[in-house]
Amino acid sequence: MAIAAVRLNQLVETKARILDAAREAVALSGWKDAQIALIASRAGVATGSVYRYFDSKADLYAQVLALVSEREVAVVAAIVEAEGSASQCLVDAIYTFAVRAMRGRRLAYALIAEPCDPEIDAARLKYRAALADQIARLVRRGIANGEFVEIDANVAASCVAGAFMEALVGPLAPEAAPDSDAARTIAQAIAGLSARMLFRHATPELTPVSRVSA
Amino acid sequence: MAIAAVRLNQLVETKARILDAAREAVALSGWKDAQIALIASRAGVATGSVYRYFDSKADLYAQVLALVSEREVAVVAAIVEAEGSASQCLVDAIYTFAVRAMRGRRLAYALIAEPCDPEIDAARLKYRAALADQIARLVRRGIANGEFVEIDANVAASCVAGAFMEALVGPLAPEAAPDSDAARTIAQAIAGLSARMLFRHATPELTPVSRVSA
DNA sequence: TGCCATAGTGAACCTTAATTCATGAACACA
DNA sequence: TGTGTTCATGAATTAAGGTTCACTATGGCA
Repeated sequence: MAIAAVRLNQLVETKARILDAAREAVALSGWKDAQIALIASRAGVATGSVYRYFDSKADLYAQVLALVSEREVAVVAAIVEAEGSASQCLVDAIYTFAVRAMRGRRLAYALIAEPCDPEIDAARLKYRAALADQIARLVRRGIANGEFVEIDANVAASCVAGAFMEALVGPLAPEAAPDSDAARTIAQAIAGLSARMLFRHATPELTPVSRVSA
Repeated sequence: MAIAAVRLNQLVETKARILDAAREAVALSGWKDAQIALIASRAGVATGSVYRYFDSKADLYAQVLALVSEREVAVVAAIVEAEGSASQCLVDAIYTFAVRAMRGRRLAYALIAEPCDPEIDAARLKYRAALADQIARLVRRGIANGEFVEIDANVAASCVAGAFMEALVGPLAPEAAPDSDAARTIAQAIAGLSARMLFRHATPELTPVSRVSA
């Protein structure tokens, strides 16, 4: 049993190493480096070994995407759950998401907008949906307590999610200059605008609070 | 000369037939039918003939995308140029865009959201940018005359464009039920929400006016 | 009618990676 | 140390379409 556990650990580690190598490759130069042979060599294993851990290329990258996305969704979820007005939470969630994206620009760009194979793209849709789900919860809360206009929460959530994601595409694109001051300004603008969509009353400008973590 | 003209016509017609076949194939079942051999047979020409008219598969589909997109961008541009308050024009532009998309659901889905080859996806970005440009013009007008909050017009335009496009993805998806009443309702909600982002003053509900044409 | 330029043909060819699999190495266990 | 099981290897195979090209068909023209 103890021995079996050691072996198991090895397996888990190797799998993690492959996932990591794949994530790094994407973070470094996008989907064009998303090739099994390359990732295998970066992970220090043979090409064929990748297939001991993943069913297919699509499976591998779906897992990479899930790994990274789940963290982002969790960050947003935590802010959604936090205390405070729905308006403030919404602004904070978007601002935080945007700031985090700007930090890991290249990877964020790949996850959000970079052209990629259809199979990966399909996995991306799930991530967007999960994010929209979190926003929808917040929208419901805001509607319930009268802060937000009464509107279909799912439609509203996709509008909000679409707004800030699309606005991020430009600043995240590899050809854009990575200026972290400008990044905060843009993030602030995006958060303010996206949230305004829902406010019932003309709201005093909310200052976004960064809840960047991890 | 007259003869050369006749021949030229043939060429133009054949090219149009190929473009048409490609568009139809996509409108019918999305990018999975975007295969040269299939499109050629639908157009009634041999596979090789496609290459007399287009440099490559990517070129062909980029032209298909441009063909369809330019019409949509033109429709939006016309509304942007129209008389009336910037707020009303914005609502109308979005509503009209949404209604038109709902009509040609399958094609719209393919153009906006369906996973596809990276090369096609890249062409899609241009379309989005062109649409955002039109919105940006309207945003500037609204800012100039005090209707809209003062904000970077390009950021605002991408927020707006992102909002209504993302909100359309769900309703356009092939698995969604195509109910044209519901479609109008959703389009209205999307237009209202997307536009509210910019309004400086709490605005009385604007009723979107369909300016669907052609 | 014979000729030429141009458009059309579609089977064969390529390219590019993903995927497989026969073989070898490592290791727990008796 | 012998043995069986599992994991690792990476060259060879496959697959799927895009692309090419040697050949044919067409139609205007003298």
